[in-house]
Amino acid sequence: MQEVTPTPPPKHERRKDARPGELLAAALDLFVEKGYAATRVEEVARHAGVSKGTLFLYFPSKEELFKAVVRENISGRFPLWNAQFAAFEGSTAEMLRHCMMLWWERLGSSKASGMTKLMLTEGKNFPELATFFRHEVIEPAHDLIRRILLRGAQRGEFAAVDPEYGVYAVLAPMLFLQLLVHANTSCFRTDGARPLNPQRYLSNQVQTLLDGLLLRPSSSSSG
Amino acid sequence: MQEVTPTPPPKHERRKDARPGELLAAALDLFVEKGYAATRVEEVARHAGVSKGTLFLYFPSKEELFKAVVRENISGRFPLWNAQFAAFEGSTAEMLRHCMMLWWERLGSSKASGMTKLMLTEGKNFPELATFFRHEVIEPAHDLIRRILLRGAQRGEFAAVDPEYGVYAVLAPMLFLQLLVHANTSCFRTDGARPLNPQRYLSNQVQTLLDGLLLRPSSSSSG
Amino acid sequence: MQEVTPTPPPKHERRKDARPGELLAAALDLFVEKGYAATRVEEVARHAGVSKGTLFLYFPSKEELFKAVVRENISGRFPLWNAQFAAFEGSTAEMLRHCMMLWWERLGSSKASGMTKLMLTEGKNFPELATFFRHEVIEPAHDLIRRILLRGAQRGEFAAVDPEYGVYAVLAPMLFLQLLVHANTSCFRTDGARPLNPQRYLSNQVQTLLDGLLLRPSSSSSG
Amino acid sequence: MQEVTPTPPPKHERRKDARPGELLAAALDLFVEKGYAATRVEEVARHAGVSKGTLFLYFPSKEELFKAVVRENISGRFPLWNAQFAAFEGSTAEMLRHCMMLWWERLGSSKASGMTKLMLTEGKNFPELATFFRHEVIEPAHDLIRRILLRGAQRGEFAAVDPEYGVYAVLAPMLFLQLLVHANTSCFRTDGARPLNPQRYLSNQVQTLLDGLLLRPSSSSSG
DNA sequence: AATGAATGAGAGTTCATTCAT
DNA sequence: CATGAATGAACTCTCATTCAT
Repeated sequence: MQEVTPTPPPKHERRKDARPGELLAAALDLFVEKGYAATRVEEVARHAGVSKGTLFLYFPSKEELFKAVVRENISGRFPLWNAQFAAFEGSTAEMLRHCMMLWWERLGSSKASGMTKLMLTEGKNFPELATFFRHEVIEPAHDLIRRILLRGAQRGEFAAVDPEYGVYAVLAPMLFLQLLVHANTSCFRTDGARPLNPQRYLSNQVQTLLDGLLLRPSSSSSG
Repeated sequence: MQEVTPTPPPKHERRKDARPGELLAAALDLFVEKGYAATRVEEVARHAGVSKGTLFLYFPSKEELFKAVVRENISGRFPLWNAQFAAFEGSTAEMLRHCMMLWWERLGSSKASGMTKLMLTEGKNFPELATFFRHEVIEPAHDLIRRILLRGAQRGEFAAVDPEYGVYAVLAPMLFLQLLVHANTSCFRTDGARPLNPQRYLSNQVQTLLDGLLLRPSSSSSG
Repeated sequence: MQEVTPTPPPKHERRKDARPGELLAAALDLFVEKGYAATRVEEVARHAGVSKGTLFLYFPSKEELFKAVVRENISGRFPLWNAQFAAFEGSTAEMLRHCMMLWWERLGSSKASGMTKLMLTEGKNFPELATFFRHEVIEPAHDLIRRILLRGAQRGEFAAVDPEYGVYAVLAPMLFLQLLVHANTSCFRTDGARPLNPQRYLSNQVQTLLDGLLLRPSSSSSG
Repeated sequence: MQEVTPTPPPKHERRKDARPGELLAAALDLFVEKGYAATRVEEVARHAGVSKGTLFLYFPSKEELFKAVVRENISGRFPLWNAQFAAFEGSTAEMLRHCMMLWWERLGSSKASGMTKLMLTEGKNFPELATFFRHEVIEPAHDLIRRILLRGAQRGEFAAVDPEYGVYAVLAPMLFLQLLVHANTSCFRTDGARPLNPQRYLSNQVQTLLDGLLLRPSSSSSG
């Protein structure tokens, strides 16, 4: 049906797909680099090669721009992840490990993960954004992890831990990594030192988690 | 009639010696709650029960107010800690554990630890404050930890690790805890869930550290 | 009904090319009338028919606005004057007279000459502006006059006086005139009286100067 | 009658004689150095060795402080000068010369003459002070000079010029000298140059004036 | 009499947002 | 569609003046 009439989409939405890609990319860069409040919309526009007025043509306010960045880079991906979860066939331990490593590759190591740090620190000053972020990102993420843990429990692989606590234990090292990655403020650099290897760190943490979760602990321990 | 009115508060209250403390306390609260940039000096003043002008009577600028908060709550305490370190008599493993647990009690669990989170996120926008914080807080902290590790190595208790890397390994969980504590933004609350027990978490991390550091690994490992 | 209302003025009037000129004109008026410190940027903007924010669109600060006024009205004209000097063919005595009379017509009698009075009194409070003014105005003016005196000496017309002193002797009456012109403060008005005729005054002063400078003094001179 | 009760002077006035000498001196210094608006009352108080509050005990406002400085240093001296004028016995030419040279010694070369420059430049911003200054200083000065010129005319010594114009011709060089003396802004210094000798300058100007005024012109005159 | 802590209106400057073109 | 000139509310900081002590 839509194929016939080329769907005059709500004029708000149509441009969203055509032009604002550059705006969203510029906004992501700057939000992550400088924070939400310290990012000037004019600078976003300039980085995208358009005028300040044009930005407001596509996004009615700075807040909506922020939300669009979150949707574009984070929450928009949950359907895919959820589908992958539904289709996964291996053991839940493998699933968990796969999930975290994939997260690192796709999100954690990308600029987009800076958005989480940003909400962590500026959320209180922009309550509407905080609420939005919780609904769009935090809760879906919790849901996904909770389902993994539940699957483990239902299949007799995992101990039946308090779901919230389990979710939290999974998220903690991910959150930590994000923070380290984006803590590139001069004052926290230990200049000469080798930085942590994120993948190794994650891998260790997964093992530690599994040691605590798996019903028949496989004797092995963190290396 | 007028007698009933609850004492129209005297305009000029004359409490010079108490003022700076009240202002510093208000500033600490607000900086930690809202961040540096988002905190309005007028609000700080109001929280301290004085007018905007009065604040500038005691602190010549917002930046100096911030620095004073840092000195009052963090860097001013290093001399004491350094002295305690010099006087410590037990094993270095005990010392490290003691140091971290004490840090939690005295700083990590207090509002003051929010200042670190603040610098983490706003340092880039306020380079002078970042430099100040590095000199006053980060570097002394690194020094202190480095000395502990060195002591361990010199007494034959610890392996001789790359000092910067060791410092970093010690600080990481502390930093993480601070961030969690102050990430009580609405968007990160797992509302119903029990939060991590900070002391238990720290204790575990110390043990993990020691497993890696101690020369004669006592077979045991993190659970 | 609404048709009668005298055209509610459009909020955004879009006159980019005209704006800086209008702002500079308003700034010149107000700086000369009230002084630098006492002139409010908002008032400058209002006189130019724009809002305070608009002024900062064209000039990044009050200081830069001031400098732009100086460049526009004074220092920008030196190239022309220098060229005219280089092309002058008559006697140096004529040249000096011509120079001073022209100065009066072009600058001395204009509002712009009020800027000199302003620097005279406020320079100490705004050292950067004072330095700027010295570089942009005072020194070029000294150079120009010095070259005239030098020409007179080299062509055997003038006595070889200490150049700085000579420059000063030329500038003094010009400075004086400027001050009188702008001293139309109520307190210095001799209300009914004819004011000094500037051109006659200047002419006299030139003659006095020449009496002292010319090698063959024409007999008469003040004692 | 007043002689009996030791005249409890209006409490406003009494201190005026005891304490505020230091305040007036400090105020004179600072007004002359920095201008009226740029002088901070707190700084005046500090220079006088008292607190800001004390200053307001003696002078109800900054404006009144300024007026007191004027009275103390300038207008308060007119009675003496007027008396000396009345008692003078020589020729009016001598009188005029004497008057101007004395003015230089007593006022022109002193800090107090900076007050005139100050009113010249700031008067417009402080109309009440301008009015005050005109009444207290400008008009009495005009009167005094006018009387001298009148005496010259009445005794057949001077031509009967337009009184206001004559007054002005007398005042111009005095005003000029004051301005030069107080134009010690960096931007107007001709650093290496010998400055004008004030007394010689004045002497010359008096002669020029007399050339124009005396009934039997001594042949020479400026054109 | 003397203090100095406290005030608050007002300054220059920034920036998200609007809208005539 | 796209622009960018224009806005004005909000910010940090200053200083003449007040008044409890």
